Amino acid sequence: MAQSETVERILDAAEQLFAEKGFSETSLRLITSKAGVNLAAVNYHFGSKKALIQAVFSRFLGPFCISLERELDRRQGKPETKASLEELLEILVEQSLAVKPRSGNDLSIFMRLLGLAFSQSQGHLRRYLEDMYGKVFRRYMQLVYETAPRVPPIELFWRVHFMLGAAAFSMSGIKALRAIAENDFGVNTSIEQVMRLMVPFLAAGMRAESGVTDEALAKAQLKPRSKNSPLVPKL
Amino acid sequence: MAQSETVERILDAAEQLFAEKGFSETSLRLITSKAGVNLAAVNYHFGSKKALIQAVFSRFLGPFCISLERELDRRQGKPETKASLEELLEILVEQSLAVKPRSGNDLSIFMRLLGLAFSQSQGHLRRYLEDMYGKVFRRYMQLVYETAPRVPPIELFWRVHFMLGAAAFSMSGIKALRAIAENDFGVNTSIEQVMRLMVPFLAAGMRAESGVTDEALAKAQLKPRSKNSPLVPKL
DNA sequence: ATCAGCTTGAAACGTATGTTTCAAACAAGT
DNA sequence: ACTTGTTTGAAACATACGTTTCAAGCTGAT
Repeated sequence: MAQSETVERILDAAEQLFAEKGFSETSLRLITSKAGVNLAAVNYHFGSKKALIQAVFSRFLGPFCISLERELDRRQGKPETKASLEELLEILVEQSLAVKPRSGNDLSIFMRLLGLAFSQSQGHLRRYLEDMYGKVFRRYMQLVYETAPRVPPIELFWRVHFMLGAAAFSMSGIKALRAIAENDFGVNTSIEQVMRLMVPFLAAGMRAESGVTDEALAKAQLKPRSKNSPLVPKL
Repeated sequence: MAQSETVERILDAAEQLFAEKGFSETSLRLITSKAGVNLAAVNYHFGSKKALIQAVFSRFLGPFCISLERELDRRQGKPETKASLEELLEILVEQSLAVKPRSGNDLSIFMRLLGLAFSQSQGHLRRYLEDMYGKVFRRYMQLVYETAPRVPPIELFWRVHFMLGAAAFSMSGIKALRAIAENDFGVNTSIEQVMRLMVPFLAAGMRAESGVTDEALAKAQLKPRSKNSPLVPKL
């Protein structure tokens, strides 16, 4: 089918270019010329540039969240042993690696995109990701919270975002960082290895002795709320 | 002097708008109209938009690095006790807080800018920061490395970037994150408190038991190099 | 073979951007 | 008071962008 051929080519080119240069720095003309399709094809097939950005994310995040949710179901079926933080993080690594080995586009491209999704101020993207994948995200986060019951809730809140940052940042610069590491240490660190190196770092940070010194902070508890918390801050 | 008046107004407006929207999403017209100056003033005083971006950073980073370097000199003068990782991180917090209480522009604005500097792909900015402040940065990093001698060098390399990411990410979204935290927990977390919460998290992560399982990685040692390592990856 | 419905191609549109121009306004030294 | 050098103001310039248009091409069912 020639139809999806064009769509795929656009998605492939867009994914790669977005990862390289960011969203607003990548023009539709650059995408279409790299994809070898007509400029109008983007607006024809996707409607707008914003919709194209969202489509790029959905192509990866859709399958990823489905298999993540399935894995969470599987684990929650046997609740005799609660998952440790390390296990929870490992799940993410496994699912990321499992999802798709699409030709040419390795995992690092998508990891960098995920990093960009957090750091570039594309309001529509954040809203879209929140709507589509917020539920799974919060379910996962709840499990993470339960692995560190001794840390005050508000400190856990901040630590979760420290984790997010460490992951998003490393992943978004992963290509260049790997090159530096190879140059400096003479060994190649695969994406998978980097993700696995991250696990003990993050787990130790989450479990660190509380640094809360302020009385008000120490007493703060999670308040019941009417609305869901956003997946990520609206900048 | 009317001259520096205009320059300051442009810098103030630019700093604030860049932090809100990012660099390429902020037009010179928006900056000049917010600053209440003529559009041409930017190109007249700074030469180009790129130069303006760099100037915004230098206004903060210049004083910051000077006082950081002075502090490092002071500590290295009495080498009887090596600084712990926590102490090293505290130095950064102190110096950040010490630098400037410029009216209206609180620390969070600049922290967000620093985060953006890493995540937005402004090649010129990275090169500029590397040239101007790379030396102090590497001196500081050397001290960090020395606080965790038991962790394999390549793992330390990655962990430093996990740290960077946690800091850059949290700081870049700090405003919105603080709002969420206030909404969810009913307590206000000041920037200073967030930075102090970060210290035990990062220190614990850095000191975590090594997660290196791969033989080649474990054996990897820092190679002597002819050229300096870049401050941060060139994306 | 014909026709309807998608899909493509080339061109244009409207808008926004960074930058330049140049005359007017201003400040300061003589 | 006049001149010189610096700073501002309003306008224009050139370019790049996302989007729209519409005729041509294609595909598959009748």
